[in-house]
Amino acid sequence: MITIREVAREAGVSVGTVSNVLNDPTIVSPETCERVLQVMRQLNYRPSAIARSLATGRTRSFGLVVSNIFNPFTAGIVQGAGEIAREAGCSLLIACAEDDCHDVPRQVQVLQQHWVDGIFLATQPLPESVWRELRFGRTPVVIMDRDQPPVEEHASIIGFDWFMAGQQAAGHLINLGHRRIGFVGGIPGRSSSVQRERGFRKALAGAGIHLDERLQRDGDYSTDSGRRCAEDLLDQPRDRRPTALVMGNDMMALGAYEAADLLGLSVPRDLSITGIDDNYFVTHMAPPLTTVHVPTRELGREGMRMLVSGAAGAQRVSLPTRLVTRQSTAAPPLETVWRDQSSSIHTVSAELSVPADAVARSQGNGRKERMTSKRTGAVTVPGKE
Amino acid sequence: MITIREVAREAGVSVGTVSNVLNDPTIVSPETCERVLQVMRQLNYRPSAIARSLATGRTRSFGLVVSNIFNPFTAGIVQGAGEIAREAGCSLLIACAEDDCHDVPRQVQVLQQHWVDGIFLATQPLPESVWRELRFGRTPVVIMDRDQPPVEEHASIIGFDWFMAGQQAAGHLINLGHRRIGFVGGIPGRSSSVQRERGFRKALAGAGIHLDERLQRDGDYSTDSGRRCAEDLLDQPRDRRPTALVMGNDMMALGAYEAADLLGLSVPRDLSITGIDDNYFVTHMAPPLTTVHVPTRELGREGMRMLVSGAAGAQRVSLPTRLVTRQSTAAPPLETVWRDQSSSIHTVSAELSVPADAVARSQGNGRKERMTSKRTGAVTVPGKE
DNA sequence: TGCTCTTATTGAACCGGTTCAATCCTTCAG
DNA sequence: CTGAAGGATTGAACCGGTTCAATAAGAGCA
Repeated sequence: MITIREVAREAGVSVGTVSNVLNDPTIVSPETCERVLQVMRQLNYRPSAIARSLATGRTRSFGLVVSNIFNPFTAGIVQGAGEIAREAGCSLLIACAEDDCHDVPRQVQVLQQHWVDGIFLATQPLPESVWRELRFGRTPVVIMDRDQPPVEEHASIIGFDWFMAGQQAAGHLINLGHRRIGFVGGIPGRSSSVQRERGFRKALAGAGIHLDERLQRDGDYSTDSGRRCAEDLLDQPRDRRPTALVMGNDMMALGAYEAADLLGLSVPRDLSITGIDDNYFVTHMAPPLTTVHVPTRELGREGMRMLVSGAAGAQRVSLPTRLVTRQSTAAPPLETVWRDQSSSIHTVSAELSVPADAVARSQGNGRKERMTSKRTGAVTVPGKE
Repeated sequence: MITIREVAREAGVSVGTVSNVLNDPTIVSPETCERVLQVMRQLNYRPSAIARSLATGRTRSFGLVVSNIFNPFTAGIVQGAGEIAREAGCSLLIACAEDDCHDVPRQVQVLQQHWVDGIFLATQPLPESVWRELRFGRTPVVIMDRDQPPVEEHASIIGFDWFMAGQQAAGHLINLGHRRIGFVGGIPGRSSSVQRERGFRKALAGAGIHLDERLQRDGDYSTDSGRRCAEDLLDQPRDRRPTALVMGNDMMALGAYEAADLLGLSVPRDLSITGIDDNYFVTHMAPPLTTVHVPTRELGREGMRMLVSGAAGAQRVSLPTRLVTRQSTAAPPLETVWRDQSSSIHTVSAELSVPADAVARSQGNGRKERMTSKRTGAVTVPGKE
């Protein structure tokens, strides 16, 4: 191991000068600088990040705590964070707490013992008991997707606009002409689930569609739960069956495909399906899934940017989502509505003939409360009889 | 920041004693030990990993260099390595070189500046030019899936038995009764691809099936290439079309599903398909994919075990793969063979009525060369006409 | 020549631990 | 009572950098 003293001796200068060459070459005379650099190259000298950290008190390294590296969601964040860290010449310590979130406080402690310059917490939602255990001291912190105002004053919060995600998925289906739209939410009570549902409701309300509670189910973000909930929603007489499903994430959308398959429904001819996440496998689903892209990589980048720039502190950032239209959504099957004369749904089918962009326009023009309440009666009351 | 000196002063002992309490409490008298521990708790003292590393020359941290964290393959390795590091109380520095493998030498250098106790290289195969740039010095190294004997004497190599993987996939199809089996390989020339193909050939030879070169294609491990190659293989008269496909990985198997769909072939009724990797999404494919499980997590664990135990050095470990049978494989469609009287393949169909386990047995009984050559003629010569 | 100002360089203290020879204190055998 | 042995404790040196007051060398000016 070559040290700075050996370089100094070999170059015939003091250690202070060598240190200056490393940190601020401008204050060293060009000749000396060149000579020192040459010796460094010759001896293959590599400054020790450890010693430097001890001396300066800063490590230029950051900690990233995640729950499950296997999750593509997590992978995106890790990638984005890694990119920014690399650009900034910093290193990233990744701590996998796996599914045991009670391990998180210990992981944070270990990172602090490594004197990380900041911590990025991108785990599953943590129970209150774990939060109370966490002591960040004066370490800057960025926390992902935490809804409550944090106790830690100098922590920044970064998250996704799940409200927008729900709104975009539902809005897209409404624009296509759907009126009976089912919704399968994620884990109830979790803020991200609640927001998705609120967005969904907002979109329906904005289009004047009365919300039918019987078309809502709570899943748990797993494929299995998606299949179960979707089966439950679809296994109904045709006039009550939803023509489209907003699934709370892509995995559950996968389950919805399975359910449709089981019931002999063709996607998107008989049933439109949307997801949320835009996982990498959705383009390979048959048909490719229309879903709401959630910019995980961008979240990783933004969160790490806050840390490296030293801007972390009581900020609150929410990243917008984006609808990605693929082949799992289409206009609802008109003929089934026409043929079904017994229900008064033909009033809806008249509406459906309005071009999709007109619907979008009426939706965009602020909320027209009168039309909304009028439509609400027409569309949903028959379903309740 | 509480230091060891403050603890010492507060407890009325010397720094040496405090240090001993941390490292080997047995050599400190119980009373002193207890008093020191109490002061530590009271002051919320956290020893600095940085200072300790500088003093000891060991960091108890390891570097893991990967190419693409998004890859489920990589994620498995990261997870496994993280588990072992955690168990050993070590920390893991993950360096993402992304797709630019020319960044790898720089990443390694950075890790070395952090005095990692060892480096785990789990990247894409690197070109020779990059290898030449790498200088590990005396850092212990474990390298994934490197086929050439490394220049670095003290580096260990860990990899998968890709030969076994190819053999297992083909063997399974043979046991089911398939004789016309297509093969879509990965990137040509890459050792892992070559081994897969060798395993495939070995299985065929072991069962006395003549290899038909026209049933082989080279893909590039992408879904698209899988679709193209599969389409190419399947778009043939029925008597030449393979009844089963061994795809070089799961992504390409996904492409094969698409190709089958396009050509109106039902999996597994008309066509059996196998993959390699056992990615997490394969259980959600329709039908769930029969594939060869590649224990990525175990590789991560084993590689990291070598490093933490200090056993890394000129070892060479190859991990076995394991066939996972799901619903994408079945016995070949007999009736198509029977109906097709013009070819002499009916001699094969007679064979097919032999129970699968009998086939397996005859395969296991060492190679009976006469039968083999006889079968070879019967099965494959007509195809060549 | 003597004085000041600027620029380049020096070297010791410091960061927070570990390590180990030296010292102190008991205990026990002779 | 003395000397040896052994356990507990001490404190200074050390790890490899950074930092900064002090110093040296040179330039400009009267």
